[in-house]
Amino acid sequence: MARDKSAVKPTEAELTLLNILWQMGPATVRQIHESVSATQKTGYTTVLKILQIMHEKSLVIRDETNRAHVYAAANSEMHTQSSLIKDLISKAFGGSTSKLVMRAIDESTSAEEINDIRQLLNSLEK
Amino acid sequence: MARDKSAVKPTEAELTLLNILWQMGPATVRQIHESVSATQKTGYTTVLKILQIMHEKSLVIRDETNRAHVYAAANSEMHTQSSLIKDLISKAFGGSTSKLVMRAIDESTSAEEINDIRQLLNSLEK
DNA sequence: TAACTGTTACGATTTCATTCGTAATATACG
DNA sequence: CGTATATTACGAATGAAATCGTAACAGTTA
Repeated sequence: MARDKSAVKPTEAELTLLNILWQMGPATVRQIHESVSATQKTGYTTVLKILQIMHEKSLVIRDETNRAHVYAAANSEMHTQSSLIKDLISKAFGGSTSKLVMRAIDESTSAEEINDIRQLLNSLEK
Repeated sequence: MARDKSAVKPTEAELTLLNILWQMGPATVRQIHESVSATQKTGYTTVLKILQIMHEKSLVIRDETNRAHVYAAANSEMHTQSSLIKDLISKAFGGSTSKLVMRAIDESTSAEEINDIRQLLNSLEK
């Protein structure tokens, strides 16, 4: 059975590249590789290969107009984050969002972040 | 380098078994297999094998006193959930807990859950 | 004790994720 | 044009995850 596109969950390496694409916007393999090289030692062709696989999975789109293809995230950061968090809630938190929030907040969470969350709650209709 | 025990992240299949162990408490392979069979079609030896691997990784402990070994989760549900959520926050949310909470709450979140979260925030010192 | 049953142990297979070397190709430049 | 360079394409190697068949073993019972 063909896998539903929306069900595609990026692997860890793929998520690393998506983070770069969300931050930089559309970019060539070279640019992406340079960015990822700042924190990891990964070969150029490794990055290329992962991007090609991501393209097959429709995790990225690419513009082949020029010699150096330009890659871009297929889905927004927000969309992907929502899907990742829903997946975790269902698989590790018995479907309970509040349980997840309880675990997410701990002593290391800054007062500023707590405030942001309070404001979010205040803005809800419910 | 030896992997730090606390850094061991359960795989998806392992998490399924951990959920059962947290819910049932210590159990034999047979019991665990029966439970998992309620929702999935998985062979008995597959469950056994995964438990053995989890034992090697110290994700579970086991009592070998009796013929049928009794398995139990090595870490609490809360501990494991915290570690999973921290991992996700760092890899997909740029370290921002509030961003994660914003993505976690959506139209499908019940009023009751929202209330639980409000109470959690109220109970914080910050 | 012998064979039946239920359990663990072991190893093979398959699939996926990751890595990277090398070949093929396209572009630029002398 | 033809050589150098940058890029993409391909495929192999490795390792982890998941599955399950079969062997080995222990305990039970006829």
